Order: sequence, then structure tokens, then C-alpha cells
Amino acid sequence: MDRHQAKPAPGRPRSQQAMEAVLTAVRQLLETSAYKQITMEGIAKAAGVGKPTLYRWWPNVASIVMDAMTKQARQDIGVPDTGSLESDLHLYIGDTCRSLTQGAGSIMRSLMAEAQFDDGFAQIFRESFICSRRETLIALLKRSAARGELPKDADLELLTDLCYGPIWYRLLNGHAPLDEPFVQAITAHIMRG
Amino acid sequence: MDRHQAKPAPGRPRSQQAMEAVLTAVRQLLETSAYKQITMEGIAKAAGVGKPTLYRWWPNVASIVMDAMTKQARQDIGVPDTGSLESDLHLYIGDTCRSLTQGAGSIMRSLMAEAQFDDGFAQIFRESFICSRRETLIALLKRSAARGELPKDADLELLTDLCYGPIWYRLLNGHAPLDEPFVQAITAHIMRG
Amino acid sequence: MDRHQAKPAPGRPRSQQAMEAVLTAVRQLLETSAYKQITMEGIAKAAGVGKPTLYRWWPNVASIVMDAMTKQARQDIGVPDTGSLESDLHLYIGDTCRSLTQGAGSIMRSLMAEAQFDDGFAQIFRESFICSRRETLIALLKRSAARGELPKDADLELLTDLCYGPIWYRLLNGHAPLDEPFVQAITAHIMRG
Amino acid sequence: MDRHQAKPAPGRPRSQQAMEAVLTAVRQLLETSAYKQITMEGIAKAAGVGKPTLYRWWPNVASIVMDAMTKQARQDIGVPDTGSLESDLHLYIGDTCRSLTQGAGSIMRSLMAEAQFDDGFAQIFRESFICSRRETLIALLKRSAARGELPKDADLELLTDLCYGPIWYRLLNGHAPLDEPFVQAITAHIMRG
DNA sequence: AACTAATCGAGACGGTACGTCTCGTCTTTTT
DNA sequence: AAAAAGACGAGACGTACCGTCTCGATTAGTT
Repeated sequence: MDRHQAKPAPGRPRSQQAMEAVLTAVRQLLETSAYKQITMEGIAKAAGVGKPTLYRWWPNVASIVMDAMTKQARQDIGVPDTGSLESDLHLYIGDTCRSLTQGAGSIMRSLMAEAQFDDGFAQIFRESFICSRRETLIALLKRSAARGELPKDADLELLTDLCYGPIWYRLLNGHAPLDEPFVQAITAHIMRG
Repeated sequence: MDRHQAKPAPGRPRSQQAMEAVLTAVRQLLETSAYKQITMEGIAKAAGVGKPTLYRWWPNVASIVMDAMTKQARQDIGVPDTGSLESDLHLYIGDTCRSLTQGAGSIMRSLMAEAQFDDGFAQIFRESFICSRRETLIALLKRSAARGELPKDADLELLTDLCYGPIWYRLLNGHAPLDEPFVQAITAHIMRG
Repeated sequence: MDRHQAKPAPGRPRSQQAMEAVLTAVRQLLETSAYKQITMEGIAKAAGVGKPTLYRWWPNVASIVMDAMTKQARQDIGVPDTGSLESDLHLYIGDTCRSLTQGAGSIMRSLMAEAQFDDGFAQIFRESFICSRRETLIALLKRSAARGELPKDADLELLTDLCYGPIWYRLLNGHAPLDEPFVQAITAHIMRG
Repeated sequence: MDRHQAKPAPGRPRSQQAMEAVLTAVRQLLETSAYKQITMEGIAKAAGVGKPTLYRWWPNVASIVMDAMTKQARQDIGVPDTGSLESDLHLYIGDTCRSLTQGAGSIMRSLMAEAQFDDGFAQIFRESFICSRRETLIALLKRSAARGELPKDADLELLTDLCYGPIWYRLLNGHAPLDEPFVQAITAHIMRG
């Protein structure tokens, strides 16, 4: 249900320009600094924006960074549809891992870490990132199940955990790379399930 | 050890006592506060210890907390040996999950998060926690491989990722419980691998 | 110089209603808060008026407060005329002190303080308050001088300072009351001059 | 009464150096800026001192400024003793007025104004400045009364108000100078009282 | 009756300073 | 020599107002 024909809010509307300046500034900061060194104060200064404006739109650094990430590239990882579960999975997991090894990974680690400390952010982070990716994968699996490649009673949620779990585990611990053999191994492991 | 007949030291050799006071204080703080609210300042005050003393022994809060955790309970999770890989795995994974759902989980999440921000701590955390658990599991798998329950060329490192990955993934995201069905599902999937 | 026969300006005229709402709101705020806690923001909200409207009419809080005060009571202190300088003075100084001890004093102190920080306001404050009262007193003295109660070369400006000075001094410092003995003492002191 | 033989407080003592840096910085700021433009933030930066250090010693700008003023020159105005009340008064009032027209006046005005807004500061200001000056003058008057130059029942407190009142009144309003004729006039009036 | 123009309310804007917090270091006294 | 206590410089935090701006709506007088 939308606010069909809703009155525009009274008062000066929020400045799209300011918002974009902030997101751009954050992206630049992320390229030159570690996530932990990014502060509200620094963002405000870099974006030429007042601190209250920042706080009016976002509650903390993590939310801004997340916005900058999601608005930047929503289409990084497409949903493959080759007709075969195995190749679909292989492509999807491969894209996911490649994306995470190319710079986004470090930020995602920081956001995941931040989510452990702030319940409010955790909720948004999980809804925006984790769940949306999970649902994409689940849709892929469902399609495959409809083709009969999976047993009808397969627990798709669980399969998703088995897929993303090891990826995040390696990403967060850095004890082993997210490379092609790893992608193949996960794919094979899920195919056996 | 006594100061048997020793000259009174020129210094003030109270260090062991101070260290224990710190660890005890941290344990108490962890029971009543969120990890994020624990500060060096707070620990020093709670332990009746000077801040420089803290910094002389540990570089940051995370290290103290980790010390307090490891010194407290090293024997939480035993290594089962029933002769069957499946039941060994089931017991081990079950113990792991139960331990993580009983309070330690929240602290482990925080430490894992902290490790994303501080490379120095990350190294210690992985060596002390992650790797030691991985090695335990690998030993269990090796024993089983020697019994012929696993193919000789099985990638034990990878199997360990497939086991711990989903557990951490659920722990960090909280989207699903670490319950008995989950334990059984992971066990089953690894048995098939 | 008037806008004699000027065209009425085009556009919506300024709202008399808004102005009165502001002054009323300020009076209410003054009753419940210290002067220092009154802000443009607060006045706007209390009066249900936009901030630009406020700034269109007044440059700062002090000016609004002064307006509210002057519009409220212009006739607090009458000019006595008993035929005797001493009794005129006694009545006038007495009225002044009574008015200042009954609530107006605290606001006058704040306005006088504000005038120390803002030259623009200082000018208005002195013209509206200080000088108008001084002129009243000088008129009273002149009348008396015409009757021969004062030497012809008496410095009336100086006498006014000798009268108002101690009153303000006690008001601002609060080290002693503006009571009847004080009124009599000042009167006597001036009579001797 | 001092803390005879008191234990020195434990911990690092307060840095005399920091305190002096602050007072020096404030004096420099006062020369180049209006009082109202001086902020805690600015003082901290100018003195190369942390803000908490400032707040540890003083509650607000006014207190720092007052400290800087009192520590700078305690001997500006001596207490004359010529043997004659009239010449003593004339010298004392003259010194007071000269001191107030030479730069200190503007700061004193600001401090007096500040005292109207902050009760805590008001108390300190009155004790440090107002009362100490009043007592000096009262002592002078008492000495004279002992010589029989004043009636025995003269209200010295009141005479002090009659002396300082007009001075402050002219200082705060700026409608007339604190010049030599003014000094003579006040002296003459008090002599008649 | 439609147009024009200045006002209104609301509230977001870029700023600045606030007073607090924690950091990691430094200095002193005490043991 | 090492302990506690705690002050230190630094700087981010989130908040409060400032005075300006940008809206849509309202309200006159002018076409």
C-alpha cells in the first residue's frame, strides 16, 4: 500500500544534492581509508555538509556506508539461468566470491562486524544485504526444485546457509582464499545435499 | 613461590594479583554489560588498577576479554571418540552449538567483529580460537580418515570450513537457531561429502 | 518621511496576528523560563510562527523581549508632580524600585546584559529604556530647577546618573535590596547635591 | 587556614604549565577579539590544551577570563592614604575610572553581563571583584570615620553604592565618559553625604 | 476571474560550539 | 622498579541553535 496521492511533507524538502555529496564523499573515503577511520565528523567535512544533516538522514557511519554501497552497485551479481542447477550455482557463487575479493569484501566484513555491536544497524544490514542475497539464491534453488533437480522436501533455507556460511567464514577469517577451487567445492557440496 | 629469604624487591611485585583482578573484573563486566560498553577506562576502575598497567599487559579491550574467556574455560568442548565419524561429528558440533547458544556466543560474535577492525587482534584471535578449534575438528576427521570412513584425498580443511561456516553464519546473523536439527543437518551434509 | 499616499505594497501584507502571537508567546515564556533559555527557535515554536517571520520583524531574542516588555506596560511609572522636588523624587524613585523588584527587574537585568554584547541592540535598548527614563527624570528636575529648588548651574545629567547608578548597581549585583530606606537615602543624597 | 601537612593528592598533579598557557592564551584572545567571540573550543586550540583540561579547571569561559584578569593585575588600584577623606576618595575613584577606561572596562562589562545569566558565575564574580573593591572602599571610609570626618552613624555600605553605582552605570551604558569632572563630582557628592 | 507578488507555516540546510567520553601517554607519589 | 592514581593532549561523539533557504499554501491588490 503506498501513500497514493499523499501530500508532500511541509517545509523545505530534503536536498538530494546533499545526500549525493555525502554518498560520493563516503565512497572516496572508503578508497583511501580503513572503515574504522571513517567518522561522522570526517564525512561531514569531506562532503561539505553539516553534521546535523548527516544525523537527520542516517544514525551512524555504518548506515551511510551501507547506503553508499547499495546505491552504487545493485547489479553487481546477476542471477544466472542456464537450465542446470550445477552451472547456475557455480556461476552465482563464483560471482559472489569474485565480488568479495575485489574490494567490496573488506567493507562487507566491516559492516558485518558493525552489525554485531548495533542491533538497529544489524536489522537493516540483514534486511538489505544478507536477506536479499539469500532470497536470490533461494529463488534459484526453487526454480531448480521445480525442475526436479532437488528433492521436494529439501530445506532451501538450510542449503542457503551451507552455501553462504563457508564463504563468510573464509571472508571474515582470511585463513583461505575465495578462489575457484573453493567455489567448485561448495557447489559440489550443495549438489550432494 | 615464596620470597624465601629474598631481599624485599625494590619494585612492587604485585603484578600477578593485578592481572587476576583485571580478568575477574572483566568477567563480571561481561555479565552485566554489552561488550561494546566495556572500555579500558572501565576495566581499570573496576579492577582497581592503573591504566598503564593494563596497557603494559594487553593492547586493547578485545585482548583482555579473550584472555578472560580462554583462561576461564578451556575444557568446554571435549573431543569425542565413539569410533564412528557420524556420532563423533554429531557430538562435537552439538557441543559447539550448545556452547555458543549459552552466553559465550554473544562474546564470540563481538570478538569476531573486533577482529575485522584490528589486524593485530585478528591474528591472536584466529590463532587462539579459530585455528585451535579447526585443528581439533581436523584431528577428529583425520582419525576417521585413518579408519577409512573418508576418502584418502578428502580436503579436510575444506570440510572444516563447510562445518564451521554455517555455524558462524547463523551465529553472526541470527536469522536461524543453532538447534539440534541444524546440528544433524550439518553432520549429514558433511557425511555425504 | 512617510510613504505619503504610497501605493499599498503588492502581495500579502504582514500579519498583525502573527506579531501578536509572538509577543504573547514571549511573555508566557518569560514567566516560566529564564531569559537565557529563550531562543528564536523556541519562540517560533511556541507562537506557531515560522522562523523567517521572526527574523523579518526582529533581529534577535533581545529585541523581541524588549518589544514584549514595552508594549505590555508603558504606564508603569507615572511622573509625579507634588510641587516639592523631594516628594516628587521620592515617589518617582520609589515607583522605579518597586517596579524593578516585581519581576520586571530580572528581565531588565538580562536586557542590560545583552546590551553589553550586541552594539545594535545596545543602541535600541538605551534609546527605548535608559534614555526615556533619564529624560523623564531630567524633566522632573528641570521643573524643580525652574521653581528654584536647584541651583541654576546644577548638572542635571550628573544628578540623573547619581540617581539611576546606585539603583542599577544594586539590581545587577543583588548585594542589597531596593527597599524603602534605600529610596529615601538616594532621594536625600540628591537633595543634598 | 591551610591544609597543614595534608597529603598531596595521589596521581599526576595538575600542570601549572597548562594553566598558564590557558591564561596567557586568553589574554591574547581578549586583545584581538570581543569577549563574546571567545569560546572554550578556541581557548583550547589557542593554548594547545585539551578541552577536558579546560573543563577540569573552569566551568565556563567567564571563569577563565576572570582568572586571567585577576591573576594579571591585582595591584592596579592601590589604596591611598593622604590623611584627608576628600583627597583619598578622589585618588581612589580616579584610579578606578582610569583603569576602567583603559581596556579593562570592556571586559568588566562583559563579565558583569555574564553574571546576569549564570548564578554560579555571578557569585564568584561578586566575591572576587565587586565585594573586594567594595571592602577596599569601605575600609577607606572607616579610617576616615575614625578620624571624625564622617558622622558615626553613616551607612558606609550605602555610601559605597552611591560611589560605585554611577561609575558602573556610565560604564555599562556608555552615555557619558568616566572623566575627571565625573570623578570630582562623585567625590564632592559623597563628601556632602 | 485570473494574475502577481509578498507573506505565511514548516522545516531542511551549512555551520559552530557545546559539554562529555574514551583513547593512549605522561607524571607523581607510594610501596 | 613497578604499582595506583589521575592529569594530560587529542579528537569524535551527538545535540542545540544559529540565521538562511526553499518549499506549497494563502491572501491581498492589479490587470
